[in-house]
Amino acid sequence: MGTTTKESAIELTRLEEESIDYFVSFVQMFGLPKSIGQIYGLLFVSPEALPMDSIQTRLGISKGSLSQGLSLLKDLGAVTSHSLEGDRREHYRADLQVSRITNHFFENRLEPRLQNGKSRLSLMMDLIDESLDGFDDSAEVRTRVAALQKWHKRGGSIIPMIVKWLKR
Amino acid sequence: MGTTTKESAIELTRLEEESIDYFVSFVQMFGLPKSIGQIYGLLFVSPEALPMDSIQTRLGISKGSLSQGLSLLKDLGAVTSHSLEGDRREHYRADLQVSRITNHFFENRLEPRLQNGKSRLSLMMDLIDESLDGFDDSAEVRTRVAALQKWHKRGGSIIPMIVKWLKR
DNA sequence: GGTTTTGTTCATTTTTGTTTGAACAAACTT
DNA sequence: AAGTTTGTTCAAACAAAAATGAACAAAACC
Repeated sequence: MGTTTKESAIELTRLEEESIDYFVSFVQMFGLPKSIGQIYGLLFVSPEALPMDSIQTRLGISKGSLSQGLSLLKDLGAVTSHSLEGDRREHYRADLQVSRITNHFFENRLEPRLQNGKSRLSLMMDLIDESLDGFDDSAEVRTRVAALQKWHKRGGSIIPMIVKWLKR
Repeated sequence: MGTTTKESAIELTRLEEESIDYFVSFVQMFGLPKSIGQIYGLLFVSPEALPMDSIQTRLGISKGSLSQGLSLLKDLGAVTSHSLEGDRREHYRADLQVSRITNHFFENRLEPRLQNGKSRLSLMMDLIDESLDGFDDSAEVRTRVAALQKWHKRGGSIIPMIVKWLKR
């Protein structure tokens, strides 16, 4: 049940600590801020939905971080909010679908850059072809870029598969 | 062939610029510093191996960054160094295997954390089981952690597949 | 309508990560 | 062996990202 300490912070249970650590490490793999992991980690092992102020005192993070973090997690679909009878505050609950977080990584971080990269590679090919500056080894470079193009295409095609695999 | 400008920096060809941009964006997907992408991008479209000082003037980055960057790229196996006849300087060439960079991400960033996560999840299970604090909904939490454990295992098993797919 | 509670926004601060360059070391040159 | 070239290391400067908290808005309560 967690023991009370100091005036402002409430001690976390051992389980909560582990969960938080787990998810902090998890979200950091995907370049998300620590606070996201803390919030999700706490909610993940809370059977009841929690209101913001309670999350704040448990984690000891600022209202600002919390608000932003929850809003991102809601956008991802990793957290849902619920209004409880006779309580003005919104209550937040973790959605089990952890893959929402990984999807965010694939879809927002990887996909757009791969897309952008694709057109850039075409351009590179064009540049090689139109530069007839008697380049002896322009062929070598051409081969390289062609190989990259192939690899790039392959990488692009594997991502949807990974995403599908991780969901469900 | 690139036109000369100012005294210290040599203008990059259009192709070099594109390649550099491409790889900067690429390495940033995996949380590597920009300089790594610049170096690799330049080498990728250089038919001949380049010495450090030449890379430095082309990119306009510091000797320190360069040395460190090249050393990381060499560790990854993404760049090889060669000594040329009658030249004291080492010359660096990009290895075509771009996947070395992604492997680094999977093997150094993801794998260890997944490993660490695995034991943390077992611990969480233990903590749930040994806490007999008459918790009505401890079952619910147990279910959640079990689901996570399953998902985690799945994620762990897919990584070697991805790595294999990306190599060659 | 005024007051309180709840939640968001955003300029500032803090933290984290990257780059720089000067000091150093090692290897080659004469 | 003294001087020169080449490359590394690491403390300090700088830049980028995240967290803070005070000011603000919106809704609920009386």
